[in-house]
Amino acid sequence: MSESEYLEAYDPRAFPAVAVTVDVVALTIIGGVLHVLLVERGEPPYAGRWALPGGFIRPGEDLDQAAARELAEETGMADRVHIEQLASYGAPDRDPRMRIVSVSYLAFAPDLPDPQAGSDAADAAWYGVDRLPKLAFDHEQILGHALERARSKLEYTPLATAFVGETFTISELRRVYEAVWGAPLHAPNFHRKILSVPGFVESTGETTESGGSRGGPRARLYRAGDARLLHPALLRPEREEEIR
Amino acid sequence: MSESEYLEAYDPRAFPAVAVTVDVVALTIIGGVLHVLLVERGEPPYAGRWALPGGFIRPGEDLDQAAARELAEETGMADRVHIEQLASYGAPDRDPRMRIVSVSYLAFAPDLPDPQAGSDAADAAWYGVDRLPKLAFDHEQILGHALERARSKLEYTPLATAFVGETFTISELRRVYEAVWGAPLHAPNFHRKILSVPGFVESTGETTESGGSRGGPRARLYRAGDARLLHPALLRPEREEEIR
DNA sequence: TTGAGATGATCTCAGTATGAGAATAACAAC
DNA sequence: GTTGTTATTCTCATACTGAGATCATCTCAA
Repeated sequence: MSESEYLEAYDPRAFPAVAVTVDVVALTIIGGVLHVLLVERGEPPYAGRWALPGGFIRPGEDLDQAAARELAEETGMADRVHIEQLASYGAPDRDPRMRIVSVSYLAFAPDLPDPQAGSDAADAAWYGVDRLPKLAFDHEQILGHALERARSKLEYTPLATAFVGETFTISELRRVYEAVWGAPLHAPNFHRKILSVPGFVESTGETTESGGSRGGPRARLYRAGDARLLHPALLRPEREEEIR
Repeated sequence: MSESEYLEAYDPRAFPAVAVTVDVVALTIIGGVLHVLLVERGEPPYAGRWALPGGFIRPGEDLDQAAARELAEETGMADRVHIEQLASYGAPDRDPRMRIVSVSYLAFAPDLPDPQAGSDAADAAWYGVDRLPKLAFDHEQILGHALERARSKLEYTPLATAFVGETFTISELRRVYEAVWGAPLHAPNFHRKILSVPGFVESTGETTESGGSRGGPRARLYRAGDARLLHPALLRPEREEEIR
């Protein structure tokens, strides 16, 4: 039997039926606090419960495209958003309807407008990661992994620049790290470090129009550099508990 | 409509039919060279072409379980094998049969016996990563991601100990790093570094029975410590090209 | 038996990176 | 003006890294 004959005779229903969804962990920083986008489910299962935005992949659509579409449906923004694949979850009973494998995505964006509830969602809102409601499905586990990944990526990639505007000050960048890592950083050392990592930021030659709202001199403005990896990396303050 | 009523009325066929497979990138070190396990496909599509071992997930089986099962079918070993999820691939046309989403896994093992060809494979063999045949599907892309992940994980986790036996010498550990990173390391500095990272290795108090085959004193033996993360990390020699 | 070569292990030294904090200057708000 | 805040630069002690010298121990072959 040739390859083409084989494919004609092939019966797709011979394989167990599985549905594939994408779920997006969209992060932004509001008021110095890391927030995640959640939607209130309008229909069973878990009707009324908050969950990560997501949905079934469509025929002819790649996984990345599906994730970008789901995110755009909730935020209205596809621009200036960094999105990357995270992990997949396929416990047999993770969805009461049927066998569903979920591919999770992580997205980062600068200060975003209020989210729009998508078609099958009752509501959508940004939640501070320290004030989360109980989530549907295994979404708490997914979110936990996503936060750890985000914290880790900040160490060795210039990802933090995805949370700020086109141009930014070193302090703005520092506040991103502080929000995601959840700990204050030593400002002078942070400043030295950022400027010493090749390709992380480049000076625009400009400064802010005025000092900060509570005083202080005008700050120099920078834009993202061309580095894809930070070397040497910015390491998080000690986390003894995670090592063993 | 209550949740239970909803679930009874639910029609799984309302969602697009997708099949989910797991593909395993199994790595080991043979003769100081990193090798990957490949199987020769016995049936279309890509009959006769080499591919990563893998297959469809079964009903009631978690993704991790499916990956471990596929690996065991080819190697006969489930013991002493580290396995972890890597990424998922779902381009609509990546398999000519139907829409297939593949969840890839990365596995590491010490020197393994010759592989067994599984049910639907014509043959199975270890290939040095520098002498690979042309692979089926998008498996070259998957393998590329897997190798990069493996190289990266060696930096900040004690993963290298999964490639050696229960007890090992510092030199054996160094040869793992050299094989995976594909570059020679400065032996004295490596030695100093391994012993200075808390929890990476612990001494057994023993030494090898004799010196190396080409001479040299007996080496001290160590076993894996209790660290889950290496701190500070072991960094790869400069890789300027990957930074920008 | 002996010498050559290989290997394990330790040490030195210079260069670089980090953590902690002092010091200086520019700004907002009162 | 005065006060408090913030951006930026410096200092200094400590830690980590790359490169290489040193030395003892072992295998192998002459």
